[in-house]
Amino acid sequence: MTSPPSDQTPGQQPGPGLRADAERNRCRILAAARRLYATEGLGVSMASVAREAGVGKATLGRRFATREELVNAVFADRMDAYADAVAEALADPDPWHGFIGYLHAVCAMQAADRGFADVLTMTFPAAKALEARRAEAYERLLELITRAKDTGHLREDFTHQDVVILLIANAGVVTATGDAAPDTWRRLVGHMLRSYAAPGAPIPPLPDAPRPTALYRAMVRLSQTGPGTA
Amino acid sequence: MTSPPSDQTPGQQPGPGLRADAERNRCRILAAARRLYATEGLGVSMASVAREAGVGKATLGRRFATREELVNAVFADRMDAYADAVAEALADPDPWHGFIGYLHAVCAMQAADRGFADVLTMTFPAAKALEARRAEAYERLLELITRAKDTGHLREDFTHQDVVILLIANAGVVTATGDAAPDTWRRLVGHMLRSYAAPGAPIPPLPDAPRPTALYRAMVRLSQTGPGTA
DNA sequence: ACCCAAGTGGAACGGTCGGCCCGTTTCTGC
DNA sequence: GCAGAAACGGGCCGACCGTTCCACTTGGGT
Repeated sequence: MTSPPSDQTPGQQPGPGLRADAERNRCRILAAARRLYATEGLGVSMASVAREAGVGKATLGRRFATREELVNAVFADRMDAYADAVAEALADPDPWHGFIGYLHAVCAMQAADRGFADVLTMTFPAAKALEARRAEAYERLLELITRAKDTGHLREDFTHQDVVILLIANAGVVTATGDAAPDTWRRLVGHMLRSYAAPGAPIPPLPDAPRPTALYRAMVRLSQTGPGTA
Repeated sequence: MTSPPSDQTPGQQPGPGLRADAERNRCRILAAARRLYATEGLGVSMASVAREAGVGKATLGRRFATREELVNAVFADRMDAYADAVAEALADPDPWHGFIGYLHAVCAMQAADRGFADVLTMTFPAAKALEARRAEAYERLLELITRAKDTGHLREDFTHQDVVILLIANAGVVTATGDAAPDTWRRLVGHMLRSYAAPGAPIPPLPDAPRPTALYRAMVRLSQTGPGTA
C-alpha cells in the first residue's frame, strides 16, 4: 500500500484500502449474505454464505471474523431505512397517522426480510454502526410517541416498550408463517393498533385473517423445519 | 413374553409389554426430555436428551426413533391440560369471562414451558395422540368463540385464526424474552384482548410493561444464543 | 437355579460446522 | 514487465449430531 491506511476501524466502515479483487469479493459476500439472511433468517452457517458467495471459507473469515461483524455490515443500510421510517413519521403533520404508518412500515420491513426481523429483536453490543442507528431511531421514536399521545389518539398507557414487544411478536409471526401465510403479520399489527388507539381514534380497518388452510400449512412447515432451526 | 403382546400400536401408548428396566429407562428419558424441552425449547439434540437421561444414544433411538415420537410422548399429558382448559372455559357461566380465562391459561402454559409453546404453534401429522387432542380442543374452542360472541362482548370480526396467531406471537415473545423478562407475554395478551373486546366489554386491566432494562437484557441474550438456535 | 431373549451402552461412521494454516494465485506500484 | 505483498482457496483439525452395528448384561419365566 502506498497511501498509508490511515485509521480504518477494522471491519466497521465499507472497505477502504482494500485491493480491488478483495473489495469485489467483499461485495459478493455481502450480496450472498443479504440473499440468504432475507429468506432463511440469521443463523445460516458461515460456510453456507461462503458457498453462496463462491469464495473460500477463509476469505469470508478474513473479511468478517465473526457473524456479528457480517450482520453489522449487511444490515447497515437497512438500519438507515429503519431510522428514516421514524423520521418520516415525525414529518407527518398528524403524529397519530405518522405513528400508524411507522408501525406498519417497520413490520413490513420485518416481513420482507427475515434476517432484519431478527436484527430488530436483538442487539449486538459489538456492532457499533448498527447500535448507533438503533439509538438514533430510538430517540426519535420517543418523540413520536409523545406527540402521538398529545393528539389524544394514542392511549396514555402505551409505552415505548410496547413497540419492542410488537417487534418481537411480529418477528415470531413472520418467522413462523414464512411464505405459507405471508399476510398474517398484518392481522397482528391491526389488532395491536386497535389496542393502542384511544376510543374514537381513527384506525385503518382490521385486515382479514389468513385462510385457516394457510395457517395450517405454516404450522406443518414449522414442524418439518424444526423449531429453533428457523 | 408369555402373554401375547396384543396389538400395542408402536410408540403411541405409554409403554406396554416393555421389560421392567426398559420401562424405567423410558421414564428417565421422558423426564429428561421434559426438563430440557421446558427450559431450552424443542430443538435440543437427541444426544443431549440421552446424556441428560443417563442412557446411551442407542437406547433413546430404540425407544423413540424420531423427534416427533418423543415430543408426542412428552407432551401428551400437557395436551390433556390444554384440552381441559377449553372445557373449563366452556363450563364458565359467562362465556366471555371463560374466553378471557382460556387465553390467559393457554398463554401461561406457553410461558411456563417453552417446548409446549413450540408444540402449540406447529402440528405434527405423525403424532396421532397429540393431533387428536388438538382437534378435540379445536372443536370446543369454536363453540366457546360462538358463545362469547353471543354475549356481545367478543367482537364479530374475531376469528378462530386469531387464536392461532396469538399463540404464534406469544410463542415468539416467550422464546425471545425467556427468563430475562418473563412477564412480557402478559402485556401482549392484554393488548390483544383489548382488541378482541367489543366496546364496553369488561376486560382485566392492562398489565404493566416490563422494565426497559429487562427487555434490553432479553435482546442481548438473544444475540448471544443465536436467533434460530433458541 | 438356569437359560434365552430383550435390552443395553459404547464404538464406528458419515455429515456439517467453525477455525486455522499454508502453498498458490493475482493485483499493483514501480 | 517485474517483484513483492496482498489476497485467495483448499485442506486439515476438533466438535457435535444422528444412525447403525455389536458384544455384553440383565430380567424373568420355567
